[in-house]
Amino acid sequence: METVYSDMDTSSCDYSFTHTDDEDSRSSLHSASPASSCGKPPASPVELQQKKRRSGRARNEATVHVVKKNRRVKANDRERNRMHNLNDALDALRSVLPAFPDDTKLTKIETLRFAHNYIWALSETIRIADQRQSKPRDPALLLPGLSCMGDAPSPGGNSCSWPSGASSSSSSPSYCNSDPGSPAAMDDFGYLQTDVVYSYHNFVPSIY
DNA sequence: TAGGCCATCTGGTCCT
DNA sequence: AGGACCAGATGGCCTA
Repeated sequence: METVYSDMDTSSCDYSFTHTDDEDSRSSLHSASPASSCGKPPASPVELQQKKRRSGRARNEATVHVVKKNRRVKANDRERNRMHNLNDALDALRSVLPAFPDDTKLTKIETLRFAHNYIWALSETIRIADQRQSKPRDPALLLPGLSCMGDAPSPGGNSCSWPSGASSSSSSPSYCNSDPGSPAAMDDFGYLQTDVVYSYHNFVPSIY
């Protein structure tokens, strides 16, 4: 969507620009060049002088207006590029997140929440692995409720739930609210094959 | 048709 | 002064 500034053309004699205080402060009668002759000749030298002043002022205001417009256009361009960069970064983030089987593109907010939970889950995996290495065969190290691949329902009845308070060094994601109506109802799709099996159930529900 | 998502424009504010 | 960042407004597109 491109906004067209129809009043950018300053070749016309008619400078019908909106006037602002800012423009007023920048206006100068002295720096203005003589107006071009696009009307009837003035009747007297005084009128000619006044006309010159008015025309010069109008031209100056027009110049200021054009400068402002150019600045705005440049700012719009920068803002557009900035948002494009932001979207590129989001695409890059999507590319490293587990993809949906049907190639559904996550929305921006979904991508951010998904990434947040995904990072949390990965860090939990590392943490558990580390603890297992230091304390092998300790069943207490299994995160309750994190194994939710269908045959391991959580105590709460939800097909999946984040282990709140599972660790003192980690906190469950803020967006962890299992919703049976969410895309979590899709088929299981495991990812991280560790003792704790992660699936879409682990991440996707908390997006919403 | 309503609602969600998105791109873009815009003006304000902060920073260099 | 100019650029970056931000939030609000607006309009288009898509889907249920």
